[in-house]
Amino acid sequence: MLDIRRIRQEPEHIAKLLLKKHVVVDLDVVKQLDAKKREITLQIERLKAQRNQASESVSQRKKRGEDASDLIADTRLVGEQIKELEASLAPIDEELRQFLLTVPNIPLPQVPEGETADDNVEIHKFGEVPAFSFSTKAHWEIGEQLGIIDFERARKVSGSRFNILAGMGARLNRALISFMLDHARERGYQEMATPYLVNETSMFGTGQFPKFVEDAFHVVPHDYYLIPTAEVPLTNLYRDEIITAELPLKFTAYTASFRAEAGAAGRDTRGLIRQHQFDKVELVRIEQPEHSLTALEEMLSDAESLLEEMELPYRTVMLCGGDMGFGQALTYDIEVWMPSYGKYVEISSVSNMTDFQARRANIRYRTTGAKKTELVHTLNGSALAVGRTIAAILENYQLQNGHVRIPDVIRPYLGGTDQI
RNA sequence: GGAGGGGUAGCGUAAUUGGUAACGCAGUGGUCUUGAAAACCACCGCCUUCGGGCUUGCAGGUUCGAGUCCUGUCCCCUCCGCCA
Repeated sequence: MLDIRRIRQEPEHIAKLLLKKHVVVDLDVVKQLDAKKREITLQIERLKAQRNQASESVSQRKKRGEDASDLIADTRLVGEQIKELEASLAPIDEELRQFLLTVPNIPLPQVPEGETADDNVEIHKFGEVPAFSFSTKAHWEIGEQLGIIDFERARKVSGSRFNILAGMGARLNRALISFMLDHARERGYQEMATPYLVNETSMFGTGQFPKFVEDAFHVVPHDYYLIPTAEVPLTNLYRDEIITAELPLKFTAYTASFRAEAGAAGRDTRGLIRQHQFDKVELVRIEQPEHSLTALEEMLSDAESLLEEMELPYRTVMLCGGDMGFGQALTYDIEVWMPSYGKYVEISSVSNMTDFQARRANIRYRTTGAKKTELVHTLNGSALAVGRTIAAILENYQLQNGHVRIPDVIRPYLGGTDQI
């Protein structure tokens, strides 16, 4: 959510900044609703002050044993006026709230102009795109031939966009999770294990709702939502709290993630790239505003170094305004080389959400001795998406004989196994 | 799932028939001190257009006035049942 005070002061300027995301918002509506709201609120507060005073007088008179029926009768009218004004305020307040919840975060000045992923700006590249002396296979072929990924039975058991990992596939999955969690822990992130089902308030807090309701799996009879990312439980940890502990707070968690992939029909239908359920190790940081930019750079390198240690070629791009997500103020995507696609494919996304989520989720901090509370900045990023990492390993490390070499750093997690 | 009990400031506790949220501890700032402790003073839930408004899990209702009465709901505890 954006700061209503800022919208009040400079609606045109903010609307202009949002154009960078290729979003057109009519903030005049907000300004009008806000003005109306404040006008009515002021009236209500005046009447309440009057009523409080009158009630106090009633109390005094009754204590003295005097009659107060005239005052009670008068004050009843004040109460009715308050009730009427409140009734007129409620829809305005609700409309304003609903509207504000749909306004995206403002991109930071360094975000490049552009509309689509083609306009993203490459920051740097790592590693050489592998040159094969034989005809390569896609990861879904490799996985099925090695008997470590079973898409067919996954369709039977669940449906399309699900997968089953078998034997060494399942072990590799677990090994990668352990590798990523250890890596994050060494860099000061506290490991957490969180719920996969969250309530609606949490989904609003991080900005999934209301805009992306159709993308979430809803557990209907109990009204829970399956998390689309561990960002949701991790960032909501401190919802409605004033943090007095020293910042930053750094968390990591492995969770499954669930996405309906509404609107992705026909895209990436083969393989592990786009699934309804996938594993991911997530990083979340809660920062003081003045540190969030350097924190983002740190988090980016936390994620990039995983690929470097596994010696997987990647490139990092800064997303242009039009390709950015709803709540992001600045986002880097890390894209791993995927031979079957013949291009780099997103494997991690690292974002600075500034105070956007903090305002929605009401997460504030107070430094010792300070009187005033301030909104924190929240950041999140994938350590890596695990399924896509498996895909990248299978494809980049495939051998002519159909087997796959295991990256050196992963071998200790597989009891020394060097090849599948 | 059933029955009972409970939710008040970070923690622990108060609040006559409904009368407008109190106290202790912890914490912060200050006085004093070489320094510290102790003692003392102030602050010690949120917002504010600085008038004031809000705040007893949350949302409503009754009332001039609700921690207190009513309805719904969430969470916690105990017991029973079921269960990995």
